[in-house]
Amino acid sequence: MTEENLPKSNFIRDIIDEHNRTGRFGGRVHTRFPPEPNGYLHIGHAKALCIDFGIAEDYGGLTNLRYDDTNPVKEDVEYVDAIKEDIHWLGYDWGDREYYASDYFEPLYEMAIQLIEKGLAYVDELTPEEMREYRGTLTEPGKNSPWRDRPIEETLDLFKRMRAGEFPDGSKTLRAKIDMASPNINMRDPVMYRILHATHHRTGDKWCIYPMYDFAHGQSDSIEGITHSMCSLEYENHRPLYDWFLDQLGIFHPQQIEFARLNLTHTVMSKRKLRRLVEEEYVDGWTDPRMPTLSAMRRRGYPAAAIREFIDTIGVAKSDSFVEVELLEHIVRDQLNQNAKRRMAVLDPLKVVLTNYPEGQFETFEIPDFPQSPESGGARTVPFGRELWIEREDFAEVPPPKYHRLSPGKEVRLMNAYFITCDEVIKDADGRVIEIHCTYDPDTKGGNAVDGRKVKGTIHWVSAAHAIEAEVHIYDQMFLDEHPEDLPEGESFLDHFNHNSLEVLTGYLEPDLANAAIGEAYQFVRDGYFALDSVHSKPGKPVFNRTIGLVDSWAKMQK
RNA sequence: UGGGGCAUGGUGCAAUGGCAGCACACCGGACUUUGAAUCCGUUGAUCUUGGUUCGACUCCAAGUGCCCCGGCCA
Repeated sequence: MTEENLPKSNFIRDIIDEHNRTGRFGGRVHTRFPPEPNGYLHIGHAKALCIDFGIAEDYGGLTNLRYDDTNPVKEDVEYVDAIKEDIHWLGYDWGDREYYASDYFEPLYEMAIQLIEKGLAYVDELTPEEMREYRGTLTEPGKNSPWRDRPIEETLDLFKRMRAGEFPDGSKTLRAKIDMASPNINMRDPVMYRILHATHHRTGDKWCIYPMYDFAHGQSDSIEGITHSMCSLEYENHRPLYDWFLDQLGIFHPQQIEFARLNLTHTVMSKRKLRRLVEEEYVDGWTDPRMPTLSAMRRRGYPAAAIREFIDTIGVAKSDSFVEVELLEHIVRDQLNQNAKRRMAVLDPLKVVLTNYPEGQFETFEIPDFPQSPESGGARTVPFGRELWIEREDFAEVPPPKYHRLSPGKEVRLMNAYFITCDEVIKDADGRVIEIHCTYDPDTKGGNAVDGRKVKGTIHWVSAAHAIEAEVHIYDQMFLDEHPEDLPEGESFLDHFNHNSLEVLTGYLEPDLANAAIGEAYQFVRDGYFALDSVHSKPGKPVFNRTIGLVDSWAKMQK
């Protein structure tokens, strides 16, 4: 194993190494990935995913997929399959260990009974408002509910009748009897069960009481024999409760470990905000290529390996942090540069006529998919003729300093074809350049001059007679602000949505692109990386998404 | 009666009492049939103040700043 393949050191691995040293789990490492099926997975979940699956893999352990489905009013099957697809796309697999917290409703209920019998839980009848008042504040202790000391038998009876559906929603709860004066508010007699007459996506109408997260998660971990239960920082305050239930029940006790969740600049990561962007139609659904969801990134053309590499690169720690989206983009470009076949496409066309090229004559060039390493094999045939499209910005009537492209009297190379010299500029009545007339040099076929002369500029082109048209989507950040959630009082992140984040163009593409396949990456030379849109493309009517533009140092130079 | 966390270049992460390092970003330069890629180089950090120690990013103390917690959400 080389230096760079060594897993990065981090505090989670330190903890696991320590456990292995002391033998706490007998050297076993078993994790779980616990999504709630109430939305699509985003890049933040990818971090959790890579930590849960990645660490287990490194230590020769296993990872379970476990849906955290304890709240039927928020969750839906719709999301279950999307989540699985995204995990598989990232390259992780849970084998046959696909579980649901709802699988454990029966054992969880039995555990609740045990705690009641030990005098550690009681049925409360406070209203939600009363419960809030009784809870106290951050700086003042709470006070005991009047139902706190009701007889065990009575609680037992009531709890069974809660399950039997005798009481309306919200009328009663089962609470753990811990300490209403605890400085940790999570320990002030937390609710274990609430009454919810709602249909659950898996258990249907079998239950009308549902366990809270705190009562379900640790025990689910325990039941599955999870050794290390990783979660985000906000659960740190819940760990004493996680531990308390396990200890009182006397069952296998996993270790909860908290780490900082991922924040990315120029986007939002909360499901609530993403949902608003979808529901208020700022974007084209959860998979809109501007979204930070995994399905959006897949649709946009981000390689799964780039996301894993990204997560690996940012590391994991306990300090709140914001990763610059530029790092993600760098890694995406880096991988695409290695894997994307090169093609030519003109997105803002300007007509070029080669006046000394015979009318009606055509020829073809064999151009490698990877000009930098033609030995890798692939190539395609590209037609060439008298009339061509070039990029409008590759011509300047009055060239700025250091401009290496086409301008009157100047010679440039048409990539892999010929040198051409601009002789004449044709304009319309408004003075807009509509066509330029050039002559080509037959002694430069393939792009090299027999006399050895050099040109500074190389531009790409497409034969006008053979070009295929395609809709091309160019994206920008959804938010121009680095931190769109960091706003002055009274402003909504929606006010800062970048309405220019999608630009729709008609591109003229070299004909081989008619064979483009969904999931395949292409570089449109000198512009960026592109992928066929899986939602809007139709046979014969391709739609391309620009995954990411090439680094543009010319644009930077001009600033 | 408050509790729990966190603090290393612009950003993210390492260094676990012994030369503060890596990546991105930035800024220069070379090369180029992609103004891409590649290559070379520059700038730049241990929150503050004390203490322990031959030696402190690391240990101790006191401060400061930021994050989380008062759902019958997860």
